[in-house]
Amino acid sequence: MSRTASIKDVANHAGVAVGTVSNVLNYPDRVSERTKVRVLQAIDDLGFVRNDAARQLRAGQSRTIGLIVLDVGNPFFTSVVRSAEDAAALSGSAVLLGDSGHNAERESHYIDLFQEQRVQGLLISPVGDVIDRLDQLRERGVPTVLVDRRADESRFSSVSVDDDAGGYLAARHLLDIGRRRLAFVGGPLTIHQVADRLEGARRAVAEVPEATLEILEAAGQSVLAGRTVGNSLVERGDGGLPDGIFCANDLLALGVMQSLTMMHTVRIPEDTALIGYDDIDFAVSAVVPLSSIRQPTEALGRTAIELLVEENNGNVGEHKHRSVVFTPELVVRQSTVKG
Amino acid sequence: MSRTASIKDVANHAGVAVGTVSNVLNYPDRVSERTKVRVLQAIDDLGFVRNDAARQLRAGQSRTIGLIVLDVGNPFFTSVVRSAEDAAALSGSAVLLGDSGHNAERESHYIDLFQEQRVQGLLISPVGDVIDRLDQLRERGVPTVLVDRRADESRFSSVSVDDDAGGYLAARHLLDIGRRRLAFVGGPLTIHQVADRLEGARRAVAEVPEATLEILEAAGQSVLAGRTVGNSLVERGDGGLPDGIFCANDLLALGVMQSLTMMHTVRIPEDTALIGYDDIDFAVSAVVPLSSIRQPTEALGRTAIELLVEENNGNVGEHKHRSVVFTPELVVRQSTVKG
DNA sequence: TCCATTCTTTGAATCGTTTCATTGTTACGA
DNA sequence: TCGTAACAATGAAACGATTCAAAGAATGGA
Repeated sequence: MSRTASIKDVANHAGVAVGTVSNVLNYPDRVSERTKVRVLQAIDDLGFVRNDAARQLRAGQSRTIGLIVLDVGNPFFTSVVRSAEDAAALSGSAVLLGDSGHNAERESHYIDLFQEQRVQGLLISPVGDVIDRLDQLRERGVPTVLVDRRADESRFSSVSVDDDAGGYLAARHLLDIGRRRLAFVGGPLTIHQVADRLEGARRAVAEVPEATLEILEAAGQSVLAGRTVGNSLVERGDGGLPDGIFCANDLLALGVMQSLTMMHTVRIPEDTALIGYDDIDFAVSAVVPLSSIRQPTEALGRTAIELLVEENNGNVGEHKHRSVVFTPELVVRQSTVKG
Repeated sequence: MSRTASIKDVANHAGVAVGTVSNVLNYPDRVSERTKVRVLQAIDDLGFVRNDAARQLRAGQSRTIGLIVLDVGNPFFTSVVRSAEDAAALSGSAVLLGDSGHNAERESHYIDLFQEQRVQGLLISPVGDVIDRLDQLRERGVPTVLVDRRADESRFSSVSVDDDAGGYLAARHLLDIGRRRLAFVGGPLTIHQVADRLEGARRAVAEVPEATLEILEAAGQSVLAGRTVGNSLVERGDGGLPDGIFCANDLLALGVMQSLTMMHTVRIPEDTALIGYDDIDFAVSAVVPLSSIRQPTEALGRTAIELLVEENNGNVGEHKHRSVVFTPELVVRQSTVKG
């Protein structure tokens, strides 16, 4: 029946000028106690809620930050989203979340949307070939921070995790507990995360003269792909089995674990130690709790927002981008060290 | 260096009036081919992007829909979000996603935010005691559709899944394959979803005279809670074991499966058949692929948007809310029927 | 050629805020 | 009592789009 109340209605109802109402909302100190009470009462009476579009139009910028992730269902990103939201809230901003679902079209759609919304900035894990587009955005005053992807520092800030270090950490752990015949199980090496993790593992193995590293390519990133690799290992019999296995992610590791334990021919960790990557929720509740490499996702989200704020404080032309690289962390469980 | 171009800049650059530029964007048919080309060229030259705040201010309503879920990481909601986004895109709207994380404060924060944004409507899986608040919202022209929660039809539309039917379906399946001594494993019965699933199972069991249903209360909804229950079953030995187990969710079922298969004393499905609920990704890749009850999440998200559109088309005062209840679906795998 | 009709284009008004120069009020010391 | 400073309140202008009545241009028939 009645449209929502505007600041003008509030002003009339309270018997003050619109500017005064605005001051009550934005600079309460400039207003006398008496008027403030009256205005707040009027706001309550009318159920007034600020129209953000009008505020934003006048202010020239919104209080929202766009965040585009590859897959909200992925625990890695879920955690990044949470921490980004919390960090943004601290600086009075809200996060608009877009899920590209690894789809360049959806990604592009969200970039359009966020640009129309005049977001303060954009955090993005890019799918498609959008770097040039993001370059344009930056020139038009929308700073961008890349998430989980390193970038040319002359153009963008970024936050990422050092996959090479993670790979090193995993392999080093296997070596430290005395294993020497290691195997790496990983998806297509074209995925740079997988390649980097392998590289790190190689580095660790190279440090121990008598250690060897065998590479077992998996068909994908799934439990089933891991099981396939695991089955081929079981068929080798005792002699051919590696004594330490590093899987490029936890799903693969769980698949391998299923195969190895199913026939009760192989004991974990006695016959072979197993370590995964990502430390997903399931890792701790596997048949044999899985050692893994944990990524500092909370720090990623928080830092991404901080870098964005930094960019916003500088002037557009300035070259002051930063690439922050986090180091992952080893989580030891019974799949490598008997509890 | 230069602020982003406005429609005025485009008009100047193209040598036309602002109204004409607006027409090119919104009613291309009203504009001659020649001018249209010139304007589009100018838009391209200046990299003009529509300022949504201004459009929205004038239009009085935004083209966004607010969606507040309990946990984006939960596959159930992830899927609802996806389908809602797709359905919204069809009607030219975008979805603003908020994750309350089962936290009433965050939920309230998002309601505020979305109200300031003047969203077209709100889809929400409520955490806190927000029904009265949502009532207010509706009166102020923001229609609300409840997701995964039935509501008084005189006040709200809602979409949900019939948990009683799901429970019936699961138990009925166990009975259909000849099992008679059934057990229900479920978290706190205070959660209405759990209680309803149990109720449905009871209904199915009551239909078969010689069938019995034992209730095993689990400490939570996790794999570990399931394992605890599973271990207690293993200790019973062959005689006391139920020949059919229905778990109120897949995580519990996976935990039970781990316990039962670990010692190789119990064969699934020969000695006992096992069925879960939710059909999460892991169900298919369990050691023994898990039968489960699948919820029509895509339909939920899509329908929620449709109901919202319905509400928007009616007038505010009108009572035309609908509660749509979906029926879940049985997915049979090797944990109940030997492949 | 002229008039009527249809098609294009124009530009001022509007949406609901914030901003800020200006005006009004109060308090206090001289 | 007056002048001055500090404090409060005012209200018009601006943000950038859309809308729409009105003016202008083009077309075609007589």
